[in-house]
Amino acid sequence: MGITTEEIETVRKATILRDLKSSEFESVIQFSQTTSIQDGAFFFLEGNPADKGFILIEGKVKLEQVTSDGRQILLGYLVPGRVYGIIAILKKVTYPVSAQAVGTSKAIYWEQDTLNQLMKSYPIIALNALHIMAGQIRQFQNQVKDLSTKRVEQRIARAILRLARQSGKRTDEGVLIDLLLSRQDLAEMTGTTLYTVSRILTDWEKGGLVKSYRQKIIITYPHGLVTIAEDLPTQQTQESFVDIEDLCDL
Amino acid sequence: MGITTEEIETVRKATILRDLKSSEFESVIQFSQTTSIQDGAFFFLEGNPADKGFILIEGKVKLEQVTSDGRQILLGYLVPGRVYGIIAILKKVTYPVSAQAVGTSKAIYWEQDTLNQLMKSYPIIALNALHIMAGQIRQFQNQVKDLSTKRVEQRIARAILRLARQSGKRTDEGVLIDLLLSRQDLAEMTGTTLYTVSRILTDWEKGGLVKSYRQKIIITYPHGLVTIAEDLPTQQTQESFVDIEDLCDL
DNA sequence: TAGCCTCTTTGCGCTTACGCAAAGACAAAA
DNA sequence: TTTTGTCTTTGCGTAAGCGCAAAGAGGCTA
Repeated sequence: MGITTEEIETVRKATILRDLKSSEFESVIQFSQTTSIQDGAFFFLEGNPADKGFILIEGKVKLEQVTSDGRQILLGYLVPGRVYGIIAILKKVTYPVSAQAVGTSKAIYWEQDTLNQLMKSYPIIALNALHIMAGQIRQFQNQVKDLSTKRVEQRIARAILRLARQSGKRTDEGVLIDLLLSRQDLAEMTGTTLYTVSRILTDWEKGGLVKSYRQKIIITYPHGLVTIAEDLPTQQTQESFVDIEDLCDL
Repeated sequence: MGITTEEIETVRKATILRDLKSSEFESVIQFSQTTSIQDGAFFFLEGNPADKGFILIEGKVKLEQVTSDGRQILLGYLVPGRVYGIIAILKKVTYPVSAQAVGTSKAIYWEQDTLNQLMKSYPIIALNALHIMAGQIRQFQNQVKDLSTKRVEQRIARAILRLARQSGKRTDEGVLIDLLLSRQDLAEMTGTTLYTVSRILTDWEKGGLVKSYRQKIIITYPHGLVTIAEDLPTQQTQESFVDIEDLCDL
């Protein structure tokens, strides 16, 4: 299975390969393989030996865990260019999450041994891996902070803003999130139930903040969501701007 | 400020220095410095430039964050031998947490530049750092899972069992946790309020699971706590064993 | 177009946990 | 010993969110 020039561009931007010289990059690519899987299939499963590291080049990927009592939690969505399964650079560890395709998805990957070879040849890769992991730690710390201190409505607002930042598309109605994101998914991301998510979205829709459809959400008034996310006093004075820049990192 | 032979032993066991040869270890130690701070003082503050990496050699350390609305969350307790501020191996980043001494505490540390030099000389250190970060990621993922899916009582039980595993001391009454751990601290660790923690501890004490004092808890019936932590049906058939082995990883 | 499956909404009752307020308990200092 | 400060408990009212059940809506297939 090949890889197009355009896809190479996506890979080029991946954090794990940052600061490689062109020739080095070429060489790293030489050692990669690609895989394409269909909607709902898994790149890897939580608990399996971590033997491959991936970069997504097409489609979307959900990272999820299953709790002991069978419930799922959804740790995040990946978009093309993002690295996952990077833990595979370490020997004798297992994937801490499952990676499931949302829509047909394609990825480039390296086997563990290859990764270790490459890391030896190009130590910058190890450093990049450290950066990626540090970022993930920071992200999880924030999530813990949110879950510990924010109320459900805030958490949902923050999750939606995060998704919009990551993969929102500007339309004439507002910022569209089309990740096939169900109420259940949002509930699993924010530690609540699909009922509560549904009720809150309905409220927001009545307030003109969003339009919600089947597995799809359009943010019509981002600033309103930001207000909720940051727990600011509601100020109905502002005009309704549809501006993705409002979706700043909180 | 010096460092005793016994303290060297503690450092020797730190993950970040694992698999170094004796001579290498000696050399690494050569480049370290030590610092001793008193109860309540900070090794570093959240948001400060991360320029030093530490190994605790005496005392205890709390890792904490402050939320935008001024509330604190407590991410964990460190005991001697644990590494913290390891993020300092990366340039231009800030500490994501504050590290506060609980009781007079002593640590060995390296400056960022030194760390980077050492990592270059002994690449195993970078690999160890990756392992440490991977472990932290796993830990935070579990915490997110707990906060998302477990009820408060379960979370408190799990937190106490974790602390007991990490620094519990066997006494004739049971497993003692003496980290100067207030109800408030436990609340900040589990995303609840000091009132709720107090009520739950009182209930447990009535049920003979623990004895609770000022900033101190003794687990008298670990198995009972495990039952709560894992949400198993209560089974009052068992004898009361005081066995730290019951505090297995959940 | 009818049928089916999945996703979503909503009413309702109920549990959990919050959070104020005030009293009680403990430990160190005066 | 008394005082002071901090930590802890507990009563009480309340709010947030859960979760069942049932109905509604959207999209796909035959």
